[in-house]
Amino acid sequence: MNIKIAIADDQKLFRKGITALIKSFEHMQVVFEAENGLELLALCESSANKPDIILLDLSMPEMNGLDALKLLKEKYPLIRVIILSSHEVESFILATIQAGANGYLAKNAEPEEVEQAIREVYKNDFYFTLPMLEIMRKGLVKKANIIKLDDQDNLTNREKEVLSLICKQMNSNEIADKLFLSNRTVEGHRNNLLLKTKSRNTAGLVLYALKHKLFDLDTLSN
Amino acid sequence: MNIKIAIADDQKLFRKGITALIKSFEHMQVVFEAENGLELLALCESSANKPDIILLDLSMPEMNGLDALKLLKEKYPLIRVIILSSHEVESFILATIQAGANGYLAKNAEPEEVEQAIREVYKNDFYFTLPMLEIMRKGLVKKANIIKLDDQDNLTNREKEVLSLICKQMNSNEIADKLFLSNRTVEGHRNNLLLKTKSRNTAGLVLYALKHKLFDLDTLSN
DNA sequence: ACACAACCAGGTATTTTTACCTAGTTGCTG
DNA sequence: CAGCAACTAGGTAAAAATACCTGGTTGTGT
Repeated sequence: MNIKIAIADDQKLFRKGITALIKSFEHMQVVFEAENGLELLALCESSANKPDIILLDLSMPEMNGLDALKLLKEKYPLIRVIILSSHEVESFILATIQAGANGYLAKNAEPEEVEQAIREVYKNDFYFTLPMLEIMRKGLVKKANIIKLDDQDNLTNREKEVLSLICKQMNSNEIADKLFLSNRTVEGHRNNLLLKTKSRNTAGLVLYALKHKLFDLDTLSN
Repeated sequence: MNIKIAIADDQKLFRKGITALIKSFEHMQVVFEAENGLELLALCESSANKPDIILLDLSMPEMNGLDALKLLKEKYPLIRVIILSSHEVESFILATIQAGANGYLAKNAEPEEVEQAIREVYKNDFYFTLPMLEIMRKGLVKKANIIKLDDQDNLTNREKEVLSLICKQMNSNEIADKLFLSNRTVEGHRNNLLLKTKSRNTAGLVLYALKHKLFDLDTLSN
C-alpha cells in the first residue's frame, strides 16, 4: 500500500521538486499540493484522498504553518505532519512540537533523509534529527529551571499570605476582613509586593506568584 | 584517550558485569563503582580521576538515583549521566530528563547498545532510544493539552487580544493606545471578559488565560 | 432583508488600586 | 541597648477598574 503525502509550501518550484523526489520513492504518492495554510485545510476538507503525512512549510502567506498545524491537528489528529524548516528559532520549533508536529526536516536535507523521515514517521509517528532532539531536551529542561536563578524571593510570610489571597481574586477589603487587618495594612503589603516583585499591577502579582511556584494553577479554582 | 566511566548500582553482580563489559570496549575504562547515591557523590568528590560518564541506576537505597542525579548535575555539570532503567513510569523518566540526564538505557539492552549509548553521549551529550523519545515528545505536548476539554471559550479574537495585553500588565489606556481604540472600548472588552470568564478582577483574568493556555507563563516576562 | 454577533465608543457613578507620605509595635540580633 | 526587619495603620490624592447604561457600524448567515 502507498503512503499518501501532501505538500504545503508557498514556493511552486520547491513543491514540484519535492513531488518529483517523492515519486522516485517506492510506495509513496503525492495526493495534493497547497501553497498556503488555508488552501491546505480546504484541500484536506474536500479531498476524498486524505494524506497520511503532510510536509508543511512554516513560513507561508495567508495562514502560516504553525496556525495551519494547530487547526490540522484539531480536525485530523490522525494525519502526521513533518515540518519543513529553513532556519527557525528554538521557541518556534518547540511550539510546533507542542502543537503536535511529528517530525522536522531541514530544507537542505539530503533526499535520502526525506525518504527516511517519511518512512519513520509512517512507522513510528516520529522523526527528529539529533540537533532537533537536543532542542527538545532543552525545552523540557527549561520549564523546570525558569526560576531558580533569582529565587531569593524576599517576600515575608505575611506578604505571601496576602499574595495568595490576591490570587484568589480577593480585593484589599476582603483580604483585610479575612486576616483581621485594616484594609490600609493590606494595601501596604500590596504595595510592598508590587515593589518587590517589580510588578505594575495585580496581573503582574499573579504572574509572579505562578512563576515562582508560590502555588499552583490547579489549586486556584476558576 | 579513554572515556572514563563510573557505575552506580546497588547490585554488586550487575556492577561487576557492566564493568567487565566495558573493559571489552575499546578506549573505555571504569574509574570507580558506587552502590548508592551517597557513595557516588563521595567518590566523585574524593577521586582525582573524575569520570566523563556515569551509568546511574535509579532505584538505590540510601539515596535514590534521581536525587543523586540532581546533586551531581549541580556540582559537576560537565559529567554526563546515563540512566539505567528497569521499568520506570513515564513521569519519573521525564523527571530525570528535566534533572539533566543525558541518556537512557534499559537494563535488558544489548551489549552493543551500551557501547553505542556511551559513545553517543560522549560525542553528542545525548542518547535516547525511540520509545524514550516518544515519551519525551508526549511530555512536551502534554502541558499544552491540559485544558482543551471545556475549551469552547467563547472569547472573540479581539477579546483574546485584549486579554493577552492585560496579562502583560498593561492598563486599559495603554491597551487602547496599542490597539488604536478608545479606552472605553477596551473597558468594554474588559468587562465582557470578566463576564465570560466569570472572573472578579484582573487576577481572575490572568488565571483564566493561563489555565486555558491562551498563552504560556514563559512568554510573559516578569 | 433581517437577525445576530462582534466590535466600537460614549456617559455617570462607585469602588479599588496606586502613589507617596508618616509612624507605632514587636521581636530578633549584634 | 541599638538597630533592623516585619507588621501594623493612618492621611491625601490621583489613577484605574467596575457597574450599569446607551447606541452605532460591520459582516455573516438565513
